[in-house]
Amino acid sequence: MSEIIDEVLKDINESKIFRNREILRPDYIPEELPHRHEQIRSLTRILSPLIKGSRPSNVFIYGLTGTGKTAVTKFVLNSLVKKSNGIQFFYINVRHEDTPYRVLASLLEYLGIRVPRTGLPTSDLYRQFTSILKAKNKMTLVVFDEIDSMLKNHGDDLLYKMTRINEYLGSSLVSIIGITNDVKFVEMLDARVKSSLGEEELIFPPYNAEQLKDILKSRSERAFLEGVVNDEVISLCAAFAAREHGDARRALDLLRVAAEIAERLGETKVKEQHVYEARRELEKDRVAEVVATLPFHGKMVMIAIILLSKKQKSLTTGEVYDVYKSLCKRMKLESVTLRRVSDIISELDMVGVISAKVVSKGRYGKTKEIVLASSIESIIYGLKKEDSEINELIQEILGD
DNA sequence: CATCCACAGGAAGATCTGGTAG
DNA sequence: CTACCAGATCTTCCTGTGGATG
Repeated sequence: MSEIIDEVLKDINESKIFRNREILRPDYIPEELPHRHEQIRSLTRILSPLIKGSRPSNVFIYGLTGTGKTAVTKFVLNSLVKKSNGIQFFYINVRHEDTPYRVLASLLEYLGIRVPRTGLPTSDLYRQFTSILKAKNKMTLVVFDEIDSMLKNHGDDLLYKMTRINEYLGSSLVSIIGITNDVKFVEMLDARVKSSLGEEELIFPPYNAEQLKDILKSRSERAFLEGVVNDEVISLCAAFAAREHGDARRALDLLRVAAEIAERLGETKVKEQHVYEARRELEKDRVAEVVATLPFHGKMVMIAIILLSKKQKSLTTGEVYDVYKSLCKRMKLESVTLRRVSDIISELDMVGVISAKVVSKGRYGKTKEIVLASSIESIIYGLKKEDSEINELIQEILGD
């Protein structure tokens, strides 16, 4: 019997495609970062006071998604920590921990303190954090990645406190590295936070297609078995990603998913058609994911938009609201206000499921011009996930 | 050239959920 | 049990506005 299990496991372990698929994951930090030597040098220079035991300047890092900001930062910090044991660094992705409470909770977790998910006053967490830091008396670097994502909903309160933390501690122990891919973000900051955070600045330019190819090549040598990927496939992935502002993460995702598709089909080579397929799959997954996690009325609005766009190409907020309201009535549910629906539409636009542009129709008012920006199938696929109530409604409406 | 539509979108706060602490 | 906390969602009330139209 057990040989059946061994057989299956053997199949899984011995891929005909991958040597080590981890290398293509977006959070993998390679030891070779092509075309980023300049940035590594600059960041190391800025942080070099650490080695002598003094506090380096706060750093602000700009660059679009997938330009190597996170990889370079982690790479440099890891190397510095190896060279001196008087240093510790905490890396927080603010998109994942997007409230002041959660940021502080994960900082405390780095310090070995388990904090309840909710219930405590935020100020208590902050006090705990500072007092432990003080007791440890160790040079500390705090990295806030995608720092812009908290600012919008929760302001720069925490950021302000963090930049002042050394005054509370009575000794200079903490430096902050802020990473953002939104250039406009800085304008939203309080002037005091801005000047304190921006003591040093570092800019990561996007990669061009050639550079993306180098990156893909250097990774695939170790990620794939020999002869699995050829130049054409790599060029195609690079070209797609270059078109989207030189996003290396995108390029790696494409290559990885294309390879997974090839593997699933039992092939031993990744072909160009797999890359096209990967692009569709990635997009579908992204759309389905954001739609599935929408709040209830967000889903209802989404259905209203789908319904309307079958009749006309472009819709307005008012039209969507009318359809949405009749949908709610049909389900015998309370509807939310127009004001709220207006916000929901803006949120849908921000995640890229729809495109909503503010236009003035002169005498006929000012509104949003709404157009679907993703395939209806992907959206419905996402809507149907994990919500039976919505499921029935879709079944009912699209049944005619 | 002023008017006025159909909303945009800011501000403040209410309500609810899911939690802690004593 | 009561008192309180953070965060998400939503409401109430509000002022602002681009440009076709009369």
